[in-house]
Amino acid sequence: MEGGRSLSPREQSRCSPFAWSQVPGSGLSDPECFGDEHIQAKRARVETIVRGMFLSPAPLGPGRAHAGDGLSCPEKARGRKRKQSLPAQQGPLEPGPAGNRGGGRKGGPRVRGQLHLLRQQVRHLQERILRAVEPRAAAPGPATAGQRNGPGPGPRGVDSGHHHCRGSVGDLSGLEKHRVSEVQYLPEGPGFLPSEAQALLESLKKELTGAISQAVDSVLQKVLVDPSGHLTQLGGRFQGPVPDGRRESSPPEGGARKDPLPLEALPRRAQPPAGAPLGSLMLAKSLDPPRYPISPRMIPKPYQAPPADCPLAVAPAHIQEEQILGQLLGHGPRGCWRGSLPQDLSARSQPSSEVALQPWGAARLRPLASGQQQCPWPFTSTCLERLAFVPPVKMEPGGLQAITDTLPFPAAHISFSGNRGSHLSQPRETGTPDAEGRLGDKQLLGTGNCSFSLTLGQIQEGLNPGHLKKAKLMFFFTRYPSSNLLKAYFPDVQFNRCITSQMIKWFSNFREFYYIQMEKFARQAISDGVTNPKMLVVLRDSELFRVLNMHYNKGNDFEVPDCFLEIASLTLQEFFRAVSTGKDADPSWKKPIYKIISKLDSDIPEIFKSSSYPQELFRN
DNA sequence: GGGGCGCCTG
DNA sequence: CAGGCGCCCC
Repeated sequence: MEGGRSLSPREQSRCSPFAWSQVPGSGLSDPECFGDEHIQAKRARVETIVRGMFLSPAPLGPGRAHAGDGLSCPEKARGRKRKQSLPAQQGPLEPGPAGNRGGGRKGGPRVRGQLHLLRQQVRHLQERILRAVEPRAAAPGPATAGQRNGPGPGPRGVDSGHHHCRGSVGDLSGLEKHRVSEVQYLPEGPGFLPSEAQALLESLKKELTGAISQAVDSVLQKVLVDPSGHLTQLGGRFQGPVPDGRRESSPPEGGARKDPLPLEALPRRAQPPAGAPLGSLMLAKSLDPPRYPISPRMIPKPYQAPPADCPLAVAPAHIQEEQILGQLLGHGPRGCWRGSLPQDLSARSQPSSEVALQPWGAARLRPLASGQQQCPWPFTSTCLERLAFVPPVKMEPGGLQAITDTLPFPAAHISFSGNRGSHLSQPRETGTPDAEGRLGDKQLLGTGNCSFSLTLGQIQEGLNPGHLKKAKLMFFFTRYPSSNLLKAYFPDVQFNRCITSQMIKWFSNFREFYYIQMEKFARQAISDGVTNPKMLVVLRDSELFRVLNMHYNKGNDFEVPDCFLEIASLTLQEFFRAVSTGKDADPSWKKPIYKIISKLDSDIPEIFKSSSYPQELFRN
């Protein structure tokens, strides 16, 4: 960063890369380069004096002077000297500011460098002043012409070099001696002081001021330009004030890498919906105990973001991205609702149904517009969620699309071999012995098992983990898929009776789990005193959601569609009503509920028809 | 009887 | 998840 080139680097290079302490005069101005040892002597003396000044609280910006210099500790003079030698290494500091890469850590060195430079300035100024004053106090020496090293651009004595190296302000030990003898030389031409001193002081002031402002600027710039670094820095320094919890797990998270709105930390998430009665909190809150329950990985997830107008929070670019992704996933405006929704639901058995249904019919995508005001649904946060959720489905330009369109049965088996995450046994031999009867065409594989690896190289007869995963995700849209639908969405599967059964069975199992959870939470709500089913809403941060998500979307690599939340909410409410009204006494009390739910399947995004879809998820 | 679904069990 | 089984519907 050029910023680094501020005054400091220049100064340094200009006066002496060796060490500012080398030549006291150096700092004054270029021309101020003394040439002979006398100067050294004078310098030494001045330094001693300066030291004295530092020791006293008064003089020139002492605060600054000893701020980091440690000059305040005489005892450390020696050590300091060593330290002072470091300044020479400040050279490296230059790259520091320039580099500016790392946010956090960078700040330290950089600021330090600035301070150091400031200190130099101060010292130089002090020396100047001293020099200007000393003559009077001290005996105006003989002032040999030769000694005059006035402002003239005297070449630096070669020897001086070596001296200077240790002649740092701090190096007082040996200097003391010289001083006595040097005093005499010290005074430059008497006439030098008054006028020139003034000028020098002036220029020094300017320089100093400039340096300070530059330092401030650069620091500020750094801070502003690199907010992250800033935060880190502050965080490290003022741990106390740092917000709190929320960050707990984020650090290890490797940085809520996904957290696109770091500054949103505060409003973590929707506060209890304004008018939301306790009921809704039941599931949305109370039931979702710790913020970061079992799966801390959920923290960084977008739903953390307050449901409040995501549009405002999301950068335009993001919005676009969101839209694109949304389309890719077929989440278009039409959402997942099927045209023929629950109109008829109002006619279902449950008497209290109208409560929950009324809204559904009204608005498909935003069902609860009216009746649910008390329980604002998190729809608004959808975009955010989608953003981070929809795994960077890296849709290479032609990639997925092309595959979907052109290859009816992509060579899914190729990548499926990976078996990501799922525990589904390999191309399982789930074959039901009895089914072997007619494996029909593929009987070549002999066994009576239903499933079997590849056949034509692209169509897989068996079901693999990828298929299971996909099926689970599909469950978010459809709880009761028909075999035809399944066939349509698993183009790479060679369906036969057995395979179909297996897949049907999968969904049956999915439902089982789903309903069990619903019942469980419904009962819990009842025991918790909830009386109004409308208060039961499944939000993304509710425990119920977490459980379901963990089951169907373990990797959390898919964005659960809102429609699923809606269905879940409805299901929950239905269970709640049934149980609360004692209908569960009837052995088949769940059937009515099943019936209702079975009518609420949504359209599945087209992209699911791609046999490579799940893999896309996995790959990312 | 085939196809599904739900429940129970392992 | 998968098996097994009973039940229902077409």
